Amino acid sequence: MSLTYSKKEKLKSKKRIDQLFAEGQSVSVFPLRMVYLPTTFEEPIGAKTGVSVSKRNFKTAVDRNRIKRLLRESYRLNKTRYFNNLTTQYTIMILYIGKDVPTYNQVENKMNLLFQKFSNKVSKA
RNA sequence: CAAGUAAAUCGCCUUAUCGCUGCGCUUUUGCGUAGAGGAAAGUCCGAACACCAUAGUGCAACAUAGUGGUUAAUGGCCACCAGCCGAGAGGCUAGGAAAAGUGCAACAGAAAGUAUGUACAGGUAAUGCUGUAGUGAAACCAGGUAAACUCUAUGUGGUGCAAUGUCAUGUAAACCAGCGUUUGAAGGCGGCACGCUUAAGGCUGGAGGGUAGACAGCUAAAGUGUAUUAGUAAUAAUGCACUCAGAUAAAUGAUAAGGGUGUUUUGUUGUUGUGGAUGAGAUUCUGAAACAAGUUCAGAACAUACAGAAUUCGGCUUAUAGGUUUACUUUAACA
Repeated sequence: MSLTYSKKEKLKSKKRIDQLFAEGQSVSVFPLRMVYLPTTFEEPIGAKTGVSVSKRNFKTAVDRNRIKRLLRESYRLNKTRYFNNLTTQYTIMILYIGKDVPTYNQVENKMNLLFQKFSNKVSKA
């Protein structure tokens, strides 16, 4: 697993997203929240991941784009530390539930905490 | 110089590392190349395109409203006229009709129209019956108001790319054909009526594709740049050159370093004006341990906006740190 984050690893199917929110479990580290569900894919990837920012909290598309880009970037750079050890494939959605536009460092710190919490929970189960 | 008016225009840059989307080449790993805006926004007008009758008729509803031009089209734009505002450059205009009708009208006034008081004068059998005065912009065959109803003229069919078409998967609904029934509902996506058209539910047979899955539509166009010509202008014609985003939980980024630009401030530099000194004057000196405002260089802090394509164009409206350019105006005050 490399530092890339291409189309194959993005969560695009509406069907899968509906299933994820219906059946998935979640962990959160404010202002981030991760919803995940074990899934089997044909492609050899660790997970299919999407990001989301509420339109209610950020009215302009510029702000939403900015946050989503930060989320994707920190996911891309930090996923290898945790997901290379996993044997199960997951469908994941990462939500931003804060109300202010963050800096990259803030997002990266929280993302690492979130991943730790996630892998602890998964390994226990 | 300052204050202002009208236009136009730019709206951060560079490098490194790691990435994203399309296309091309390689072939499984990479390489090359392209990759947001002046408003991409609001979705307010006008079109292209698609489907529903090649879009019908009447009413209703809505829109527009000086004259001429421009355009694919417009309610946009340009020119001119008129009115109003401003000292001016300029700005604004919802600029058709009040002799079709209905309504409305502050203050003053008895009364603003199914009214007629007071004073004086005239007249009658009698009476606001007649005149004058008085209020008011207006006092009765009148006038104002149509960003009041209304009337007139002109225009508008509806729905929007989640349109629409094709393909894959084969469990329903819907669909097609035949039979067959009725007090004849319902559909054709905005309100009514007419007209046109398809015709429910049931039975038999056929055929098939919902779930935003994929592909087309989907980016070569009323295109961009530039020059010339015509025109006061909007704009048009012609020549030359160029090809310039196509994502779909939605690419166009992240980080680091450096540089721009602006504001404030500290130091520095030393200009101009005022003041002071000198002198008959011209002038010269002073510029800090006189005052004010610029300039040069260096440092620091802060700021660097509004905002993200989604079928495509033409406009309008709104948001926008800061910068640049052009044309023009200046009543009063100061020099």
